[in-house]
Amino acid sequence: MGSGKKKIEIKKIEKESRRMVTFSKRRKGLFKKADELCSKTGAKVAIVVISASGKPYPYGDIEAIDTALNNSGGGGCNFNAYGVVRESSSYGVPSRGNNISFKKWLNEINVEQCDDIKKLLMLKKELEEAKETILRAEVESWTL
Amino acid sequence: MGSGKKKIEIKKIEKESRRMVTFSKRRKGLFKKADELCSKTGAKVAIVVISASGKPYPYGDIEAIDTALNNSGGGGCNFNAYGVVRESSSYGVPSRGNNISFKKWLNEINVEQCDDIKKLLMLKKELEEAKETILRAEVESWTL
DNA sequence: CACGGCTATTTATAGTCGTT
DNA sequence: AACGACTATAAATAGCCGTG
Repeated sequence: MGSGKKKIEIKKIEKESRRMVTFSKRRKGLFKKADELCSKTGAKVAIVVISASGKPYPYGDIEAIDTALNNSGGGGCNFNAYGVVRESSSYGVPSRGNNISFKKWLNEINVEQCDDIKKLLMLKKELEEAKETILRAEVESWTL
Repeated sequence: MGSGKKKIEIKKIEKESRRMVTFSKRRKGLFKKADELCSKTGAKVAIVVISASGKPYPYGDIEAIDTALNNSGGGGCNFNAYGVVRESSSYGVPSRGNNISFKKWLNEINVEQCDDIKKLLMLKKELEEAKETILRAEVESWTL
């Protein structure tokens, strides 16, 4: 026979990969509750959940909510600059005089791992710089 | 003695002022779930609920979340649940037989405008595909 | 009316097991 | 390990009732 949940729940933060399991389950539950709230009462719900590791999980149509908030004068969503911290970036566009080829740089960035906001914004910034550099460069001289 | 909930619940929208009661109860429940998710897993949650009558009910630090999600001034934070929808992407890696040069493609993507989650994730996806395509291509034949 | 308490029933979920 | 199914238990809640 099964065992089920032990007895009571503590509200402390658990330290394990169990947090990930709990996070997934409860995030799913939260979104389901939001679904029910919408379908039963006709409300509109927008949720953004950001995991402890920084991965974003959006729910609902934020834009519609934003519009509704602005129309009703409810303060709305005022967006500011995020201020991307450069950190010790593992990315970096090879400069013009560099021996590193564009192809090698491209191969070295781990695009697949850019799955949280911070890394996504860093990737964006790097790509902006890459774009500028590449468009200004004499492309023929790159060691492709 | 009480009677408790009758029997089953229908998922249809109720037609009464009972909706207001249900709305209040469930909104409170939703926020409590969000509280628990935060305290147990260390996640950050922002919720905006708009009632059927249009009244907004915010939860959490919406501005902080929006700031984290949106690094441009005044752009919309327009993303939907369930991740990135491809839409009619303005991005697209030029295929091997295409006349469009890599340089032109690079010039045409608006990296600067990828300032919300949806577009960032699209950009990431496009860059992943670009990476694969470019690394597999005979680069010399590209019309750089 | 709105709000809060009560209670029976439904729903969510922590832990475990089984499959990949 | 990660994910899904299962299960016992905890939590949410629809319907009511009382107070303001």
